[in-house]
Amino acid sequence: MDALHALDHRATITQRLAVQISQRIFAGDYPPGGALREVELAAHYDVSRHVIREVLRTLAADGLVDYASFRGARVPVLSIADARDIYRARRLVESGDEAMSVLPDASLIGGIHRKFAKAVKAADWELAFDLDVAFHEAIVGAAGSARMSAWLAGLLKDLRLAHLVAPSFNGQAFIDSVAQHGEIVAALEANDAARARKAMKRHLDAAECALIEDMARSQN
Amino acid sequence: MDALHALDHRATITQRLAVQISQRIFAGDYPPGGALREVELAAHYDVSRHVIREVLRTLAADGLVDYASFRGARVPVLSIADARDIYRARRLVESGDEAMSVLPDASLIGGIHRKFAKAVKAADWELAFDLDVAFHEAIVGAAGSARMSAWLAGLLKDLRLAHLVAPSFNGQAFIDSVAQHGEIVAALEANDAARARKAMKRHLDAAECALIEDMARSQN
DNA sequence: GACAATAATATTGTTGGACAATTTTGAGGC
DNA sequence: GCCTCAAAATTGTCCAACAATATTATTGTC
Repeated sequence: MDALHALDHRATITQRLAVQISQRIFAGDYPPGGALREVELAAHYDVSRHVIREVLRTLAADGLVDYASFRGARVPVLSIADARDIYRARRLVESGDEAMSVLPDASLIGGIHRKFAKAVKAADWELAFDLDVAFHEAIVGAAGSARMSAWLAGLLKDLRLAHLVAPSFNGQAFIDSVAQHGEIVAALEANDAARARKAMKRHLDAAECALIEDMARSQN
Repeated sequence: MDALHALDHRATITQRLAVQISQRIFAGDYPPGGALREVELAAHYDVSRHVIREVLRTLAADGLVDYASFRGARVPVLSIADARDIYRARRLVESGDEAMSVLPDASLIGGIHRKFAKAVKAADWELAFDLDVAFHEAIVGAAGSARMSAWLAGLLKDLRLAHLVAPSFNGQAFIDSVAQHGEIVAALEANDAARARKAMKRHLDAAECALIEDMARSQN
């Protein structure tokens, strides 16, 4: 679950820091729009500035920070337009006519779904977010396309950045998601790909709507 | 056309080198499977090792090199499975039911097509490749989705890597492409998105087939 | 001669300090 | 208040060194 723990202890400092800093970005410790200064980070993590620079370059290539020459790195501030773009892309890869052409294993997806429902019931949003990601990645992953999976993973990272600018996240979207995920699981258990696609599309539309409302509220 | 020239002369050494080295990779100067050693590159480009390291990290995040701890960077060797995966993804974003939902400007696409045809006629494969990329990026770009465009750009970069392992590239695929592109342009001029999608799908299928035959031949 | 263990070498990972190039900040002057 | 220009802060790049790891060569043994 926690990528930090999953990382081999023999991993290099740079790798560990890249994971750690990206997690802190997602946690909101480095707020959107805020700058990440090299000397500051180097002092805080007790490493050389070179290491920080390499980490920041990695994060920049992943889209987790914006990088400009002589201006340094800052956490991107995603706009509502970005959120729409993300969901447009998600609909393409998750509910397009190519989606679920290889039907995912219903029991696997169902298992993740049950854990997700439990986390939501316990109001453990941290865990819920991870399981939500796992749910969608497992469905797309069934197609067996490394590039589609990688693209989805990138989109979901972007989505986390978008959620950072939506301050009043109250978990209602997750609560709604439980039922929507349930419909997808039911369709998969019935081996009905078309129905699953439609359920997925409804789910994505609803999630997009909730996010955008949230983001719009934050701009007033 | 040439990204190197497009780069502001005030750009940082690291940025220029990232462009330069990636171009040399695409040109086959650093062959697939070959290692990129830091000291060697640093000496050759007369820069510090740190610069090379940052460049390599950037390229790694872009998928242009594989990176492993203490083992360094090497140019990836794409497999036939990779090629299939790339075209599967391309079909999704270029000829899926979402594709060309915003109809591209036929005159713009047609203009690129004419230049492409001219380059192919002149057997300038270097230029032809760039114009081929421009053709497809312009069509997808019309949708106005930054993430779809970025994904396609990444897929086309991957495709260049795949072509590196297909040694006997003789330009026949480009010659065939001219007619196939022409059909797409014709459909766009007729404002017939469905026809354009079908023509695009046929084009991608043909290009995939040609590439895979080429790659298969190289493995004997 | 083939094979495993070990030593030597090559390569990457990380550090520290230094200085140049550029941007940002701040202080006057109008 | 706005512009100009110096001062400060920040990033870009270099050098030299050493530690950690991987690769290669060299043994020694059967």
